[in-house]
Amino acid sequence: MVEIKVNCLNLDETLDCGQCFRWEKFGDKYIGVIKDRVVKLWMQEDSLFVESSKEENLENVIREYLDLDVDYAKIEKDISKIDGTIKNCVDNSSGIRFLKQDKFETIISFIISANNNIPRIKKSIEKISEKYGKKVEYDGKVYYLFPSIEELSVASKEELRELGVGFRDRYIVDTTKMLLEKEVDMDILETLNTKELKKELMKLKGVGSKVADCIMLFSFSRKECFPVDVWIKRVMQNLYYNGLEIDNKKILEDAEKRYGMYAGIVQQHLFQNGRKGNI
DNA sequence: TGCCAGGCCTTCC
DNA sequence: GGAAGGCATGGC
Repeated sequence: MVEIKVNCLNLDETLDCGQCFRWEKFGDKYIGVIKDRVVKLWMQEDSLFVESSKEENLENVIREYLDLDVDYAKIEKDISKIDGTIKNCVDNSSGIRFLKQDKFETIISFIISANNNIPRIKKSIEKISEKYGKKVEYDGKVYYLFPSIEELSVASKEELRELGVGFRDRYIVDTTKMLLEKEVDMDILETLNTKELKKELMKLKGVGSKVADCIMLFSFSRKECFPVDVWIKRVMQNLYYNGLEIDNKKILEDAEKRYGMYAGIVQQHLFQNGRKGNI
């Protein structure tokens, strides 16, 4: 077990905000899978406690995953200056952090998210892990890692359809194949600037503008990315356009100008407050 | 029943 | 290059 002193971390806001799909809460503890290990997380005052099926290098893994070396208190203070609505949202959902998740898992997860709802997304990802991922036993229970590109590349459209992914079956098959054959090379993505990265990700089947922005925000630490989904669209139309219908491209361009380098963080606070009916 | 869900792809103009 | 229509499935 490791103990890490933290500030500005709210596990509920961070792990149950739609950026990740594999965490479950038992009492005040979260259990989930990070890459090759099962992890249990809980907070006591300003300490984060971590247990895992694999203790090796655990603190560093958690620091990277939860973005613990970035000063979110300062970022929240900065973005609260943008306007009163954002300040209220940030106050309501303070402590959201942006995960650095496994890239392949995030790509597939957000392909599945298109025109879908969160409970069903979770169910599909869990079933894919059970069928194609490695088994890990921890604390007397069985867990499954999310499959690697190679492991998922054996899946057929028909098999995936049975796991509940619906019409997205062929996107998953095609995207996995493109990554396996390095038509899009996972190894160089990190080196690209955000604009180039988005263009590259959108070559993948089932990855459009919104899904690419989610992938960049939730697994590449690109905090300037602003995913425009149905919730954010409504929130933004109400806040800035008198409730008029505005297309997603315009909303995205205006948000990038208005919010700058932390647009993604603003987005997530707006998203959380929009979902909860606060705005 | 009909509508919606963290949209994208294809077709057609 | 932009606008429609189609797409699986479960929950309400």
